[in-house]
Amino acid sequence: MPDGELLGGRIVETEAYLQNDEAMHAYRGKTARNAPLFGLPGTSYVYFIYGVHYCFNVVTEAEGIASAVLIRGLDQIDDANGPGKLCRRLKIDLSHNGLDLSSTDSPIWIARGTELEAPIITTTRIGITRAADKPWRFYILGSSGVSRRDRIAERGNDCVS
DNA sequence: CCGAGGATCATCT
DNA sequence: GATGATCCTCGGT
Repeated sequence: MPDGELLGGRIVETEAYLQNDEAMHAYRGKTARNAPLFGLPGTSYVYFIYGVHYCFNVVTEAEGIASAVLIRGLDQIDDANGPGKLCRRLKIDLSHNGLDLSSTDSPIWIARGTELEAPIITTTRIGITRAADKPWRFYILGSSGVSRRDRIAERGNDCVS
């Protein structure tokens, strides 16, 4: 692994973006920006949004098929709830686009997870303007890395039950 | 607590 | 010239 500070956490919130999905950046074909989406599974796809934030994705399907999972939150680390904050916290920017996340020689990599202690909740995706009805957002119930809105909702459920 | 609005720019039309 | 897979601040209740 590269020298320097090592920082990481557990992925606790994601959204899937698929081929033939209107919300997918490559829905209208390949461009310079979205080219990494067509790469090998395990490739990173980082883009800049709203003139302010970076978002970090992992390519999931075979080469040539546009697909990605947006990493929306980590726990075991402070202030990494939400895709923009996560990138700010880990100092992820466009220089981390197109990396091989399966290699520990990469400045960013992803390790295999462990068994979960809490259920995975499935909801619709957040903040998109198209295909907003698709239930392709997933998060670990009760995790501190999940969007504030859902932590509050879940706390309310706990009170009821 | 909640909703509205602004920041700010790479990318595509 | 418009748009957006976000976040923060502000004002009303």
